[in-house]
Amino acid sequence: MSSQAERPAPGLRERKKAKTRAAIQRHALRLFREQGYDATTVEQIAGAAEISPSTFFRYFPTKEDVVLYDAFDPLLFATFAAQPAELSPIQAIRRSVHTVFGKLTAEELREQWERAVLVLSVPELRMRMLDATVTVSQQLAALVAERVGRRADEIAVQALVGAVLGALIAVVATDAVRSMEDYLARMDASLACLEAGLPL
Amino acid sequence: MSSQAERPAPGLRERKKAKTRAAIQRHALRLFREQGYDATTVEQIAGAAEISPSTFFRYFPTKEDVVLYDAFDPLLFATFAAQPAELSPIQAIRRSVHTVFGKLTAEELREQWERAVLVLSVPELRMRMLDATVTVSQQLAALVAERVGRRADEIAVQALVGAVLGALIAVVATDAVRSMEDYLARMDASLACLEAGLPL
DNA sequence: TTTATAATGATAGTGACTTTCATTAAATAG
DNA sequence: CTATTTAATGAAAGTCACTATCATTATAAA
Repeated sequence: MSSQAERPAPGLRERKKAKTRAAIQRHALRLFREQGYDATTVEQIAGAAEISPSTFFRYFPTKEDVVLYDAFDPLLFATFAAQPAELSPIQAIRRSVHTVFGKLTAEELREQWERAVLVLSVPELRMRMLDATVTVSQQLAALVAERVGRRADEIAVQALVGAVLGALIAVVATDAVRSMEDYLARMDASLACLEAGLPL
Repeated sequence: MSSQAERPAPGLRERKKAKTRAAIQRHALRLFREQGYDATTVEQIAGAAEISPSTFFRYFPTKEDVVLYDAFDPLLFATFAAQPAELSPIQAIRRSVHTVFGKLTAEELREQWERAVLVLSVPELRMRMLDATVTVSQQLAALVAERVGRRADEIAVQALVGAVLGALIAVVATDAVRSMEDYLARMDASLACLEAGLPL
């Protein structure tokens, strides 16, 4: 009845489920790369992963969700919360982004890159990602509010969080599709603009 | 062969089409209000508008598009372009928002409000609206760039536009909004925060 | 081993959207 | 005003994402 995930004894059942889930995701992403997202049916994915279509939907509520699993947000939040208190919210966010992305290996970066291109090029995925950002903004607002001793629903807090995410998305949406190299540098530069009060 | 819409002589055909389109939209929005968006099928809308389902999709590519027709963006852009050159980009945007929404009649405001509630409460519609914002941001970036004599793809320009839209969306996404007036005031306040350099 | 529980697959939906094609109505040519 | 071209429509069948049901099988617990 514990609400924690048990790390020491995953159990045979859980191990199998994890393997099935991973297999579905792997085959799905491969098929998407090979044939395109729209041209790949759930039936094909199920076939490749050797499960029934019904089972696919037991593991992923929608076809989109196969792509949209993202483990980065929690990590970013934790890093943000660990930033020294004397930094301004924007400075703290800037450093967190830098820290988290800086820790990725070249391979991880490439994977993230490929996924980003896929998400940005498929309207349904792009939309889902944006919508998820709304949720992220509420969590970030809570953290920022705590840090500066305000309420999360104050306009100043909401505006700041919205502006930060907007500035970051602007970078991703603009030239993520062209070059992976400057990705991090551009995100940092965008946040630097915000920090400087958006001079123009 | 002219690419302009002919205002003086719409022609019988065009007039009929406009009427059909309006009828579809009217009945659809009524049914959405009465039964909810998901519970209303395209077949029902077609039935109410006395056309075939096939014809529905000839007028609107998707069920979502019936709701998402928006004539505001062009108006906002035009108003922005007409702002005096001595205003900063953010100031100019702030004034434009104020001007455009201030010109609406009470009836128009109520309609917009109803539509906004619908869009925000239905995930599919909310996502589509967010996605449309990506396009909007590129257009706005072009206008801002022209105004300040920079290139639209410069980071400073993209960051500014992203931040502005992010700050505005943050207001929309907050569920604390109770009336259209409230809504407007919050958008203005959010832009004011940006203008002040996001102090916190 | 027995029993409860959870995972699976098969089957048959629903509903948005597409495609095709024959029919009708409107615009245009003569 | 009639003939011809062109566009709008409806009917019908199909695709695909997704849901619901239920019998079957595999795992866990007693």
